[in-house]
Amino acid sequence: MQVDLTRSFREICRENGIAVTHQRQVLYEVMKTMHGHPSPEEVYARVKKKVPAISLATVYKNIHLFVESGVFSKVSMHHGSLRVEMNDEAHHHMVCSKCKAITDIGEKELGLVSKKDKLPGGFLVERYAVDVIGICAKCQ
Amino acid sequence: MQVDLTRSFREICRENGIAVTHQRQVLYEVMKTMHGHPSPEEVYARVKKKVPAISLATVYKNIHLFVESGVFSKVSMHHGSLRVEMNDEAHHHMVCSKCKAITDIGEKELGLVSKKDKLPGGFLVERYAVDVIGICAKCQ
DNA sequence: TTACTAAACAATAATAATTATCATCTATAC
DNA sequence: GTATAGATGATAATTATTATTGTTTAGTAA
Repeated sequence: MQVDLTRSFREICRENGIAVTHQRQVLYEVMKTMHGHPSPEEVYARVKKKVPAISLATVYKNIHLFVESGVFSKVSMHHGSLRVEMNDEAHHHMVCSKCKAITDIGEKELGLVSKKDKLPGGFLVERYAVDVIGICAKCQ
Repeated sequence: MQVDLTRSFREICRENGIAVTHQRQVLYEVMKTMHGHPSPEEVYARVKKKVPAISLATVYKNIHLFVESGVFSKVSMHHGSLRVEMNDEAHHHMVCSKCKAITDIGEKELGLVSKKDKLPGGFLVERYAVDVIGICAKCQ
């Protein structure tokens, strides 16, 4: 399996024009084993155990690289910083994956269905917040 | 209308146990007129025109206060910092509004419908990312 | 292999976003 | 009006992220 992981990583790199470095490979393999939604710091802490000399900046750069290549993904497409909204109508968001612009879309125009109020794990639903990811008119 | 705004703001404050200060009132009124998804800095810039001595920290504190009281809302319920995920199955997220924990939920378990691929404004849909906001089992 | 070149790395400085601290000041309850 | 808890402004501190730079290394062609 070591071999399989290695090979698939080399393939991913070739497909995306990414150089295969030791740091990158360890980073990839460590991340593969992580579940949930770790922060760069958490990933860094784990990778550091295997490659003590690695720099946090390297972790950041390669996480970005993996995300851009579609190997892994970001949990949120939104701006990193706080944004408020005053729109009090029920609505959702269209997020442009190129320019990152966020536009409101009314609940009705979106037209989703469903409405369970209890989900697996005993999660009690308050509301749904939908991000429609795509390309805005300007960026097409 | 000045009067109406003022009165409704006093009511909101009374309902939420918030003291009515000049800064807060101006902040509220300015934010009411802002559309889109402004950052605290953008709000600060506008409020500063009316209350030049206001501090950015005051803007931050009161935005948080308004958000906690449900007067306005945050665009994203997620952590402020970058999070990655390695889960490559189609899934969405359950976000606990108390502890902010994010849990994955499979596309099928969630069971939403809809599937327009063109939305108002000529937005071209790539995919939907749903956040189910609610209370996790632990926090109930 | 060897040598070359572009890219990657580590260390760390710099920047951006947010929060904490603390000395006044003020709204509210009495 | 007065007391006091809470609010404010100035700014230091913290956290998250990005940029810079000198050094090392991967990829590649001879």
